[in-house]
Amino acid sequence: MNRNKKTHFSEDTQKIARVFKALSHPARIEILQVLAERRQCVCGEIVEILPLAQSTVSQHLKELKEVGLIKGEIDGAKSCYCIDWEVYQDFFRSYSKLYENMNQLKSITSLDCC
Amino acid sequence: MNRNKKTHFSEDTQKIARVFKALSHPARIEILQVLAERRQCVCGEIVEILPLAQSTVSQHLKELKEVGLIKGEIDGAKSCYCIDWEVYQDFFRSYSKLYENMNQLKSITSLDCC
DNA sequence: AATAGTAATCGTATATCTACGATTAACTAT
DNA sequence: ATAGTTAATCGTAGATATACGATTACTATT
Repeated sequence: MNRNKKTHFSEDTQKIARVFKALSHPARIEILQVLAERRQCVCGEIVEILPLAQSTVSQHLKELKEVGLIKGEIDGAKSCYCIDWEVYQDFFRSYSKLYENMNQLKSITSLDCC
Repeated sequence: MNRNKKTHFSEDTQKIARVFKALSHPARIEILQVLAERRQCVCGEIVEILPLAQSTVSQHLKELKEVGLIKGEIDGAKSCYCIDWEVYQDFFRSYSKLYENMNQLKSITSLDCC
């Protein structure tokens, strides 16, 4: 079972769902917050802050990188990460739009429910 | 392994992550959109629209209900669902706030990265 | 009362996620 | 050259997620 059915939905919906998934773990939200505060961070700094092992943090960073929310650059032996604001802003805008569209539909119908 | 570490993060962060998780599947995003368009829906209507079995849709509805984004009412043999706009609005606002705070930090630092 | 319809729940298979330690590869410092 | 640092990747255990069919509990209809 579990033949994946995600592809049956629109590409837009899939895309936004993938970003939500990247944001669906507290560690990854925290990583983004740390990166916003410090503008950039080497992997080891994040490991120090989070209550997780180095390999686990690396994995979370990879997931954020895969959806494009952060970008990483090798800097000697270290690996420096920062938020890709263009991507993050794009996502936030398209989600806001989705939300506003839904919210508008609400307003033109009556208030009582079910 | 996998002794859950989610509790090591702030309650606010955990809460927002839980909602993101509820939104992290295209089927659940689509359910919300359908509910916004039609204001309310009986389970069977959603099953007709989505490319998923009845039991699977029920499961997705349960997840949305558990984080409070939708509420359901038994209406005879049927089960009627609608968005809980107060909850959804609350979530959207707290996420917007989180995003804006992050975005502000960005602006006061220099633009180049890594 | 018997039958049909509705939706939640159970059981289950498979896939994915989360966590870690160990290993590896590459750079840095001695 | 050698030893130490750094971070990605591998392997893996256990937890969750996703999907479905079957069952169950109710309501509605005949």
